[in-house]
Amino acid sequence: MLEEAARRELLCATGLNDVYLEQLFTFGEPSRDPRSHVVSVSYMALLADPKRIAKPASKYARGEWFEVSALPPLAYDHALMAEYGVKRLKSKLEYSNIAYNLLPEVFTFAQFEGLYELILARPIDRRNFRRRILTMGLLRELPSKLRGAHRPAALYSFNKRSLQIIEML
Amino acid sequence: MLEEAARRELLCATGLNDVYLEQLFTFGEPSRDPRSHVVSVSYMALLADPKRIAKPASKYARGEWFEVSALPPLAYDHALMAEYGVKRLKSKLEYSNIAYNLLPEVFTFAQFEGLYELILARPIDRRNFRRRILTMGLLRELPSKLRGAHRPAALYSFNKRSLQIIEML
DNA sequence: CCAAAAGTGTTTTAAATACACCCATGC
DNA sequence: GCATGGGTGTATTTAAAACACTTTTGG
Repeated sequence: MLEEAARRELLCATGLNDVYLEQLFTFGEPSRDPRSHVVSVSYMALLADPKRIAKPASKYARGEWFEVSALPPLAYDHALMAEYGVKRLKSKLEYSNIAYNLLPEVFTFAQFEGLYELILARPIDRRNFRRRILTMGLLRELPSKLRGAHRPAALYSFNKRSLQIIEML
Repeated sequence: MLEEAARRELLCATGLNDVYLEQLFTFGEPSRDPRSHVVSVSYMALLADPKRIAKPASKYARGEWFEVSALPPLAYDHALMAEYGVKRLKSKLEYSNIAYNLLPEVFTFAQFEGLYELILARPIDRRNFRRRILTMGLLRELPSKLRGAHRPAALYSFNKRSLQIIEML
């Protein structure tokens, strides 16, 4: 199975396990690898915590993190694949709860909003966004609060931590 | 190239040429073909006129038409592929001008609306729909009219006959 | 003049947008 | 008491939805 192969490969290369995985596109230009005709089925993985890739558990990890805005030169057409993934993520953010893969179990609304602003690469009006998301019932507020240097922030969780397709922006 | 292979195969099997083609999904379950492990990259083709598949030009055509609501039993996981294609078309209809592949150069608004109602499988309010589509500038009205048994209908064409992504419904 | 399909406007309702101040805490 | 980030409300604008009659033609 392709997805299982992708998971195996990901585990092997980065030590990552149990991540959201989504097939993106299959590339088959004969010229993409000058040596032989290779067909590649690309997948995108999402995870909330970059530290997971640096854990001691993954002794043989070769993964490294880059900002998508500052990728190093990639082999073959892999930059295309990355671009495709970002595009898919951006659009899926607008009609699903896919963000649950990119946040911890529990988070503040500021984190949630920050994620959207980061990925969509545009500022979002806090009040309007909050109203929309909360009336939509995407999140549930937890009784506890995050205590920190400033006013304590309400904590939230996703109502469902499985992919829900919902028109949301 | 995968898309070229799909076009070749389509031409060979149905005599169809110059159609819109879009990659859908790549299936790789080992069990999908009991004899050997086959990976299939599925594509969807769109064409306006079903008669194109029955033309004399395609002597060796083996294509046959079915309503998606009444497909015969298909080999392997091909029913899944068809379902996937319908899903993709439905959603793309709502945020692009992909419909230009499913209508002749010139058509009436009733045809246009009928296409949407058919694919989305729900009735659409004529007045609201018309207003939205026309103010959106998706179509351009032609000077001539279609004369028939009843009141002549205005004729329209798509402004652009290439895929445009536009939030439209 | 009748049947059939084409065409058109208004009112109501809901959603999106724009926008600025107060609150709670740690230091 | 001040710096910092968290939290909130209203008025305006825009878009969606609901809804039914008139027009034009051929026969």
